[in-house]
Amino acid sequence: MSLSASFQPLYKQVYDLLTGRLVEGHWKPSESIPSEMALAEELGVSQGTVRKALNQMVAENLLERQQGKGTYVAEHTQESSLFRFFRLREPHGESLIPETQVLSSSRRAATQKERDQLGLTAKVQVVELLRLRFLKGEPAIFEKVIQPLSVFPNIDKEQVLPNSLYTLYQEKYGISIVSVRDELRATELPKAYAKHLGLPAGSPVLKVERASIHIDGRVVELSHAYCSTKHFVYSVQHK
Amino acid sequence: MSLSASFQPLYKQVYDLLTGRLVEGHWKPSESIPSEMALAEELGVSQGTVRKALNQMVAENLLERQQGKGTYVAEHTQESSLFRFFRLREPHGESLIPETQVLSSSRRAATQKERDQLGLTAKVQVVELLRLRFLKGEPAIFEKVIQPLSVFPNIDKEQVLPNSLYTLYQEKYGISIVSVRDELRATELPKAYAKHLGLPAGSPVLKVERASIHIDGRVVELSHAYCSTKHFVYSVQHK
DNA sequence: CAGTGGTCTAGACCACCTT
DNA sequence: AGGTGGTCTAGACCACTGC
Repeated sequence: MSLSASFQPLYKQVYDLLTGRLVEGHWKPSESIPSEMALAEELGVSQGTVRKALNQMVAENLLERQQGKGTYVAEHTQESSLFRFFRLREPHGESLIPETQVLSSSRRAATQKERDQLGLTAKVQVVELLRLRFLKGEPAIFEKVIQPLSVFPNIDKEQVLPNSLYTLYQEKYGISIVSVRDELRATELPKAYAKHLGLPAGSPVLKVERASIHIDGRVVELSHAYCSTKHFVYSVQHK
Repeated sequence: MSLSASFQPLYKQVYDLLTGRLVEGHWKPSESIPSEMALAEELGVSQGTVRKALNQMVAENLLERQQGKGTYVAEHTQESSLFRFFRLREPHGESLIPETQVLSSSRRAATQKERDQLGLTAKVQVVELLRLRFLKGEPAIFEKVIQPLSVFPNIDKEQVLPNSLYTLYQEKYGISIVSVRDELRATELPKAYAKHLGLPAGSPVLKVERASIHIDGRVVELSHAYCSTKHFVYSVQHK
């Protein structure tokens, strides 16, 4: 196979090709992919070039490598997924695992704003999922999740939803969330959500609007979360 | 024989050594460091090993490399520094550059909590700097900055403070902020700060508590910021 | 033009895992 | 023992910079 007739460095072409295979579901999560030597031979490049592409994909959480074993497609286990994207902690504390209670789930047409954010032009149906999440037994987050049915067919027919939706997305719908974009505001707790969080209406709460991004770059899920920061904080480290 | 727990790959040893030189100020910001070949010869390792160490340092924003020119110590210009750590934007918008007005500056003893966060045991003096920051002409952030005088001697005697303090830290005090840890809460705007932000006391505001971390890993500065999220949002992308 | 970093290759040896 | 990824080396060629 010849890769040499282009502007991009070889390792980048290899990266694109392998990432493309991931996007197409050529390899499934937790499966091992071919060894460096095998890929190098197939693509007609050196082992070092394949390695550079693979290591970049590891850095982007697309792959995991284990010495002596092989290279695996990164899997969203409940723990890894929650640990990676769930930012609410105790002040100066370790990561917390939330418990989740589903409040309701319904279909409706996407709003114009949602269609814009999801990059959808057609009039499309979405599922609106309401959940309440608990930290250390206390209700801490009231969450509205928007899932386009074009991406997640019949997701509202799921019998049980896992604590981490991303696990479900990956296992049942072939959607791997590789990054999320959060926008945070302080706002007054809407009256309708007050009793769920056990706070007075109008209390200051942290509103987190999230866009979740699939490996192919599409925004495939939106969520709006109202977080009580009475006992917990949204924690980030910028490097 | 089994390798001891202290075994480190060569490139990691090179990384540690070069990072140590940066910490000690052996090379100053914006200066070029020796070429790959020169370092390889000096340290008795191959060029590839030096390159791996250098590239890791580039990934951590410690160095910048330019083909054909050389490798330079990363510099906190006002633009790069603000762009990197300043998170308030317009919704779905690009990065904004804040303007800054100093309100007051005073010395006092550090509180117990501040000593804990700064990793200082002795009774130490700090400067408490109050600033008001504007976005697009509107007051948006009321900020309290805590600077230990042991790290920044006589910083309260500075005639003018730049828009980005990190530039000053690096140029005058040899302190390079490589990462920051933020904890975010929603809270009611304290009465004392209300008039500065032009909002009613008790309005929900985003409180950002930040610890700024020097290249050697020490927390060298604290700040507490009250942000109006009426027109702006705190924006993060997690990968 | 010489010097720099960027890419690519080929091969060696090591550490780890499975069989 | 054989295969995997991890480290390290040496050398080639390319692209860019500055003189």
